[in-house]
Amino acid sequence: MRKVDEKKSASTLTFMTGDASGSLGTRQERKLRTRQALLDAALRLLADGSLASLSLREVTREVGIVPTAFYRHFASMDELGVALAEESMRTLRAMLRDARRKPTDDAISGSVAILVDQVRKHESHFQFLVRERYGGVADVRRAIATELRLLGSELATDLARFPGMAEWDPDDLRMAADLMVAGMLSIVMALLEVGPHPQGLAEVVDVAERQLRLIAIGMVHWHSTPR
Amino acid sequence: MRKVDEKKSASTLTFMTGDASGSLGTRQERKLRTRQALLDAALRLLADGSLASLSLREVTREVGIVPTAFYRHFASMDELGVALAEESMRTLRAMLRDARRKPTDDAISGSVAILVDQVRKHESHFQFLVRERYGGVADVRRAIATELRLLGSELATDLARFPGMAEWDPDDLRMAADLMVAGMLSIVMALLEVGPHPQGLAEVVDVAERQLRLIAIGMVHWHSTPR
DNA sequence: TGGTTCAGTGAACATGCGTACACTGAAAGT
DNA sequence: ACTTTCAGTGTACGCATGTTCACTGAACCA
Repeated sequence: MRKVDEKKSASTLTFMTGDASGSLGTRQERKLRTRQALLDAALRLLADGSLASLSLREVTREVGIVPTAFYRHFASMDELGVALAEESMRTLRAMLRDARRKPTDDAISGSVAILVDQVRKHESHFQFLVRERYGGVADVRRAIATELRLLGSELATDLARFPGMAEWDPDDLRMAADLMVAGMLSIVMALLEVGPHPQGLAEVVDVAERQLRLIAIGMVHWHSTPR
Repeated sequence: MRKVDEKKSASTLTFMTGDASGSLGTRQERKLRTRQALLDAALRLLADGSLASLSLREVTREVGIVPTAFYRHFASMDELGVALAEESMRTLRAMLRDARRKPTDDAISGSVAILVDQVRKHESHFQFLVRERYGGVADVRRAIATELRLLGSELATDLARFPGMAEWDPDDLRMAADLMVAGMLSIVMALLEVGPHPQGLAEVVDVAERQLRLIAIGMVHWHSTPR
């Protein structure tokens, strides 16, 4: 077990404001900043270990406030977890919006490129989602599951706009979209595992593109194949 | 936090042996039985909560032995986790062997049926795998990842035996197999979430079969589609 | 038969935890 | 200028945890 002097740990708050003499912003702003500092600290600490094994005291220690102050922002660690889930899903959804905005000539390699880029940029958010998706805290699991289902239907309606997809059964669209989401998530984990290593990355990207392509080909011939 | 009288909890050991007056089997056998009781108890307790938040004392309490006796069997909870991972992967691999042994006329619905059956029969093993695959304990994660990679190559060689797959690039086979494994695992989680509810189960099975079929169709046309 | 091994015991410990409570002092409201 | 609000402080508590150590007694072996 790690042993730390609670008083001496670096204060994220003064670090963030860059002004140790304080007195910045209105009271609401300052509160929001502390709240965000708690979320950021938690996310940072979640690099090793799951939410279930992260203690309230660790988080406040990292931020540089006293344990009891935590309750000014969240009723429990579980609540903080749900907030983290929402924050993470916001970046995931932003990614999808990004992909929708600029359609490239090759939708597949374009999508994968965006995925790689976003995972790199928001590593800890994605890590959190993948780790806690089936993790120990029920509320968080539910929150992620709900958002992920929503994401699935968004992708399904996107798919519907492709040429030749118009007359597809919505249910079939949904199942294809879900398969893609499942594949995407396993790619995300592979990306996180491979780290910044450039050769491994190329390999992962290659596999991802081929997998999506395989699905795409399946979709093209879906209706012309005997059941 | 749950509060329990350590002395009064039901003893799994005497329950399992069915002989409270003891004296069954050689010393080695008895030791192995306790070890297994620890694994079973842990698996049972893991129904709610992840490995990272499961304490040594909880497990021994459930088994009915004193906390310190734990160390006669495992050096730490992490080690128990790795043992659980191995045990769970053994049932997963058994499933694959099962599927290989009896090829049906429709490989897809046959495979899905076997999957459903096995998940039902070894619910906690599958739950453990899915939960801890990206969970908090690094050693366990590694153990599962290794075994899962092995399972991927097994499936790839299985795929190679299908008609028309002979001349496939091994790397392409591997990527298709991995996609299937990813899909399978997300199906497993769906099965666990849906529980015994028969209508939801039918829905999940239906989606699973269509997803596998989609991949299969993609594979059929893989080489005759322009890149 | 007698000595050795060793799975399980039981008491004790230091530590980290969540949370209750009374507090302070600066910002916000009047 | 005053009162009120409230984010953060500091202390203190009871509790569960991992691990230590010396122990017991049945199974084992010679």
